Amino acid sequence: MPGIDCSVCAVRDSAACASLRPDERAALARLGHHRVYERGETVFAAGDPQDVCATLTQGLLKVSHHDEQGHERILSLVHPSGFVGELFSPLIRHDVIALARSTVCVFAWADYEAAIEQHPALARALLRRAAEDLYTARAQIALDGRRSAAARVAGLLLSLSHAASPSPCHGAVQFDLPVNRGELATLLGLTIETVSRQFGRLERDGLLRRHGTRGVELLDTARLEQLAA
Amino acid sequence: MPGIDCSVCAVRDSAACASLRPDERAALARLGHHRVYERGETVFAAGDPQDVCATLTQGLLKVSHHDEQGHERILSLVHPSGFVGELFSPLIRHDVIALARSTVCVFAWADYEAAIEQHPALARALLRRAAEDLYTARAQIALDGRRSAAARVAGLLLSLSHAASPSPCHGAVQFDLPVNRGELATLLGLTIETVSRQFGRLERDGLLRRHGTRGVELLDTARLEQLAA
DNA sequence: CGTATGGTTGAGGTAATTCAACCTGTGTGG
DNA sequence: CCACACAGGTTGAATTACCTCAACCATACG
Repeated sequence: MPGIDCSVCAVRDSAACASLRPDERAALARLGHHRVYERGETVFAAGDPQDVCATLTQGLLKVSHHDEQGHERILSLVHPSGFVGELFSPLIRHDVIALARSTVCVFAWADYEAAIEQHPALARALLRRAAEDLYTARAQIALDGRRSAAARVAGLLLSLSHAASPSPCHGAVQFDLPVNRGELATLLGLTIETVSRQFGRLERDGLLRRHGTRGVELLDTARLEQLAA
Repeated sequence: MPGIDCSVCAVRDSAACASLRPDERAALARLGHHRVYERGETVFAAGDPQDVCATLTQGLLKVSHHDEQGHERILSLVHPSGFVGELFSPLIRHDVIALARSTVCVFAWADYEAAIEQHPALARALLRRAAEDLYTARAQIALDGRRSAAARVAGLLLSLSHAASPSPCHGAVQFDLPVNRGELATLLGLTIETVSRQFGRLERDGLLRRHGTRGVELLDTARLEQLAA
């Protein structure tokens, strides 16, 4: 059942397609369709031909890489209004997997590409998004190199706190981690045990309070930022 | 002395502006100018207002981040035909510094932005480049996490070998490293000593031969790739 | 009640860092 | 021409931090 009703879309003002005029968007919407993925389901698999792309409207996705030994590394989290899909490569390069029940707005790449050609504003919106993703990826690189486990965990907590907050300028004080310990570990390039120990340490040092396994409350963001430096 | 002669430009077929028609490009060229930076000179500094952007025509740049302790992390190398400049942020986010004598083709961001608006092909070319940069950054993240020093050094050698080769499909066997040991270290998130030891080990194991401090000859790319896995 | 999944905690091993000394080539000044 | 300083690079010994392996705990679910 193709066709999408944008008027009820949660990300209608923030996704790339928000750059289109209502009638232009409506025309694009007729070419797309919604799809729901349960936690753990694969949205795109590395190596597949690149023939679709999508905007995430609800939920959470991960972009991840599996090395030859089967170890996974999460390269990026995709939040609602994020765009997924290879832009110019014939093959999908990384797996995209749902971390929570997620709804995506899917388009055939050919249709989307035509829309990009036809609507320069859409190309610019995607460019803006790609630039933002690039910045995020580089922030991750900066977080990774020569940094202690404590710094990485602190940095990730702060970034998740911002992602969990509705406001762009300050992060949420109390929120639920969107992922389990194992996923935190592959996101940080650490082991589950190390992450767990760091959480214990942060709680013991009074920077953090845990509410169950997923809930966290940041008690001293200043010191967290100092740690993450 | 503004104005650039694109007909003698080394990257006229590969840079983003190659997507423009000759007359369109000529119009853009009249708004830009060349600038040469010596090794160590800063092209853009983090925190500066974002008012210019540039295409690298010759040489090598690094994009790097300095943390509070002054430790540097190289986030990316920029090779000729690469584009540098913040696309949509009012502030420059990372330092851009010349690693070798470099020539860049500089534009006021306002002029370039106008060109993007006017020429959709330019926006698409930049989008393509941003997507490529994003992929490179994510490859770096994949290389970083939970990987041994040997794997990182091997991975970097292979990637530098490809960058040094004129052909896109296979890397150079013998080439000069574009950076010194310290820069290799900050590129990899390791210490100078560790990088040095890894080079020694690779040579001892017959994967590599060193010619002076910068020259390297890859003797067994298959095993290097295996190491980097 | 038993099992599975996710999480925490502990002991021991290992790889990279730190600190330090030493080497090598280059340029400078006596 | 030699002495010297200096920067970049290598090598060694000791330390540290994370990983590995293993046991144990908590919660959810059939």
